[in-house]
This record gives sequence, structure tokens and C-alpha cells, in this order.
Amino acid sequence: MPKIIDRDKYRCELAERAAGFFSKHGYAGVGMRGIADHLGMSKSALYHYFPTKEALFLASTKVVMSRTAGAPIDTMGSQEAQLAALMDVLRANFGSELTLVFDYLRGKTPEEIASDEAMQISLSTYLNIMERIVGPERASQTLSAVMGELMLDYLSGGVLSD
Amino acid sequence: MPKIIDRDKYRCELAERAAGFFSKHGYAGVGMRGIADHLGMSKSALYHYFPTKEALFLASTKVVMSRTAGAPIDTMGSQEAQLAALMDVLRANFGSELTLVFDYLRGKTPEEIASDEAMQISLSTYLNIMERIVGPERASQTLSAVMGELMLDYLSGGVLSD
DNA sequence: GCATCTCTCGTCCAGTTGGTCGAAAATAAT
DNA sequence: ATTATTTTCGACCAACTGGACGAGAGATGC
Repeated sequence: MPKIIDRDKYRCELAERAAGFFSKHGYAGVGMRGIADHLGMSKSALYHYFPTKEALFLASTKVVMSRTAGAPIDTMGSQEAQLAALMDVLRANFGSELTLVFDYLRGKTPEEIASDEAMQISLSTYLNIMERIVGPERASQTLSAVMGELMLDYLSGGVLSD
Repeated sequence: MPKIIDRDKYRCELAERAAGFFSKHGYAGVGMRGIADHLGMSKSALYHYFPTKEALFLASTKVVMSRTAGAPIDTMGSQEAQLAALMDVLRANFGSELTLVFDYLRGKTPEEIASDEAMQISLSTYLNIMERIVGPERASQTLSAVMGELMLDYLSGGVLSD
């Protein structure tokens, strides 16, 4: 039989590597040819693992959204130190990941967003992390603050991040 | 001479109407044909006002970014009331405008973002508004908080907006 | 009337798109 | 060696892309 033993795992790897490409160029901005080239395979091979471009994009988005869940957080140190460490982790890919998320949500109504499984998982994951740092009371509030700061950092090109 | 007397004004109107279409479908997701149809004109007519698709997109982005600048803020009432009113204004189009901005910034390096004219104008405009409400000291901090809350609202489909 | 200007339009082009398909290569089981 | 299965590939398709272009429509100045 074929080389690849765990097809699902391989598919996951492809999706993750494609995610970076998507967030860099946008869903409509890349073609299956370009993605395949970037992945070092032929277009047909890519189609062998993902039936459509849409399926690949969905898989990519879900991989990205669930990635932060596995990020280990250091439970030592002060709340401030933990938050600062978390923000450094998030900051590294904030722009590209948010770009992908906004692409994913494009055109969706608030109702569709609210009931979107991938969004629910990713949001509750973030809230969970916050709860573990600042407690359930201030989790939502803190997440909002972190989001805002990261956002402003990104929008100002990192200049305002003092 | 032609029907349209104020070309620049007309161009601006076109750009603004195109902006909604861009944020709905993404830069690469729409073609000049589709935009022209949406604007009720032929593709060639559209090309008469904007030399390239890129030029149209830039004009659309700048219109959107500068639009908030003209939003009058009620200087009466408490800081909280002013902030709440401002947030209601922003919330209405937050998702689509942010989508457009992320599209605009896609692939740009932090340096490019920091030196981008449209971003500088829009950021300083926002900061200005905040200064007028909470004073220069807390302007940046408040903007960050507002951004974060709006962001979380959008990402949760408005469910978390308590 | 006529020339002149902006504006609009349909048509054309080469290049790209997502997706299909049949064949070839590669692997494994017998 | 001969199957059977999976993976890869290049060629192909209709549809669409951004953009170019010349012709005509509408309005104005003379």
C-alpha cells in the first residue's frame, strides 16, 4: 500500500501548512495550484486529500483555531507575568491568524458566527486560558483587554506597543 | 461636456459603495465586472474612474477609514455615556470594516503597516476621538479597551455583549 | 451645424481559476 | 511475478480574471 500510513495526520499537516498560505494571501487570493506548489506537491495530489478548495480552507482554519488550545501556560509567577507571557505567544501570529479568522467569518451574519462550531471552540478555549490565570470573574474582561492591546499593536505596526 | 459635474465627488461615492462589496467578498473575491454590476455601470465605465482594481480598492479603504473621522460625538453627558454612544456607532460596522482593514493590511510587514498613510490617519483619528472623551492620558488605553470589547463582540456573534 | 469634450459600452485578449480524468508510478500482499 | 491499492502526475476543460481598445452616446461651446 502507499507511503503515507496515517492519512488523517498527513491531511492535518497539509492543512496547517496551507493555513499560513491562506492567511498571507486570502482565500480567494490563492489557487489550488499555488497551494500545491507551496506544499511541494501537484494540484491533483492535493485534490486527493481535499475534495474542494473550500474543504481545505475549512480544515486549515480549524487547525489554526484549535492550535492555541495546546499551548502550555506557565502557572508559576504573578498574574501579570503569566499574562505578559501569554501575550508574547499570541502576538507572534496575531496578525496572520486574525486575518485568517476574518477571512473565515467574511459575509457571515452574527447569528451564523454565534452558532459556528469552530468559533465557539476557539473562543471558549481562550476564555478557559484566561480563567486559569485571572479566575472566572475577570476572564471575559481580561480577554477583551488582551485582544484590544494586541489589535492596536497590530494596527499600528507594533509602534504603539510600549 | 458630460453629465457628471463633480468627478471627484462621484468617484468618492463609487469608492464608498464599492467598499461594502469589497468587505463582503474580499479583495480577490470580487472582479471588476461584479463591482461594476453592483454599482449599476459597465466595467469600462468603472475603469474610466479608477485606472486599476488596486486603485479602486485603495480609494474604498481610505473612504471607509476616514469616515469615522467625521462622526460627530456628543460632548454632553458623562464619559461613560459618551463612550457607550461611540461604541454603538462603531459596533454597527465593526465587522465589515475590520474585515476590509485586515484585507488591506494582508501580507504587509509591521514596518509597512507603521508607515502606511491610511493606517496612520485612521489610528490618529481614533486616538483623537478618545482624547476628546477621556483626555490624552487615557486615550490609548481606552481605545485599546474599546477595540477589545468590539472585537470580542464580533467574534462571538454579539452573544457575549452583555 | 459642427467640433469637442466626457462618459459609456461591448468586445477582445492572454492568463488563471477550480475541478476532472486517465494514466503512470509506487507500495504492499499474495 | 502478479495482483490490488494508494498516491502522484500532466493534460484538459469551461468559466472567469484584469485590462485594452475603439466606437458611439450625451452634453456643451462655437
